[in-house]
Amino acid sequence: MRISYSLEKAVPFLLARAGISMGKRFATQLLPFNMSLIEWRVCVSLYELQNSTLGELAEKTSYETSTLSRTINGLTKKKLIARVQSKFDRRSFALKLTPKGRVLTAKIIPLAKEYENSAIANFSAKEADQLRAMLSKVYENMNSHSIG
Amino acid sequence: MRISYSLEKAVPFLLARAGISMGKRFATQLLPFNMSLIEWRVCVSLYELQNSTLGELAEKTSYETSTLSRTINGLTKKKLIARVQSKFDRRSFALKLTPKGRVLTAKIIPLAKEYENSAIANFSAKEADQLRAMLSKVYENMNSHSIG
DNA sequence: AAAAAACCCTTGAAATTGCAACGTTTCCAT
DNA sequence: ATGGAAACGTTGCAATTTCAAGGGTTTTTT
Repeated sequence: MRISYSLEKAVPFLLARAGISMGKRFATQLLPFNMSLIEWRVCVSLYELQNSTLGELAEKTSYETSTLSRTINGLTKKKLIARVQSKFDRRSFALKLTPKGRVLTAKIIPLAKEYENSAIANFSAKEADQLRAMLSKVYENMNSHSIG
Repeated sequence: MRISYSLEKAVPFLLARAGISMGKRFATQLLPFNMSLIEWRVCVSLYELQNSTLGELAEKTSYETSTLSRTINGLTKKKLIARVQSKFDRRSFALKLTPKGRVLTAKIIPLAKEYENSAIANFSAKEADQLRAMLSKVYENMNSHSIG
């Protein structure tokens, strides 16, 4: 019997496809604000939790620290966030939104919510929460199970 | 009242995080076979449906044609797939796995299945199918709904 | 039948991203 | 206390991916 495999039913593929598609689409929404997707994620992370370090941000957003480091440079140049040297650990900085950055982030949040709603159109609230839970679970499985 | 937003509950973020995490992990699985993730997806697509054109492959895999064009170059050099000029339309090629490519793909398929199972560990079969359906739905929503 | 438009694929250049190495600072075991 | 290991962030380099433009072919329009 011939072995079979359907890409369209493979979770890794479905996940990547949906994720990339959403990312691209939302990125165009951010264009008028002169903001990239990664910049948005950094800003909204800091919006919820001030004074994160680069490492914490990396863990939270799943981006590499090297990528974030450059992103932070850009956001700093735009005066949207600021680096504040930590007094306890001279290797690291606390990151904060500037007032300007906070205003801009707050302005985009409703748009992001609206956007998310369009992505999960026709989902009941319960289904949407199931989806979120499943996605988190998949992520956890990836980072805990040994595979092989 | 202060506007709030939690990245960890945002579907676009959860999707991207899980997708990227899975992709990276599976890519390391493919390393011993000297194959990249995109190469794998091309091969398994052709495994299921021979004679696809580049454009069809782009639609199926959600990669850009330019990206795929270079990928096809690489796979052709490795003698895993072959371009066959179409007689009906001299602009396009039909893509096929070579016997060698077919054998290699068939060899990796069980690994891919095993890998997928580890990602959805602790999911019932029903839950897994729900997840697949939801992911497809999200993708469709992205590409049909106009977004404000 | 000729011109215009649309289509298929490739290519060049730029942007994005990841990996590895580095300098500095802190932690820990001896 | 001190030397080695680990952690924080930055930078250089390479690989990947995209965007825009182009060459050649087919289809549509007039």
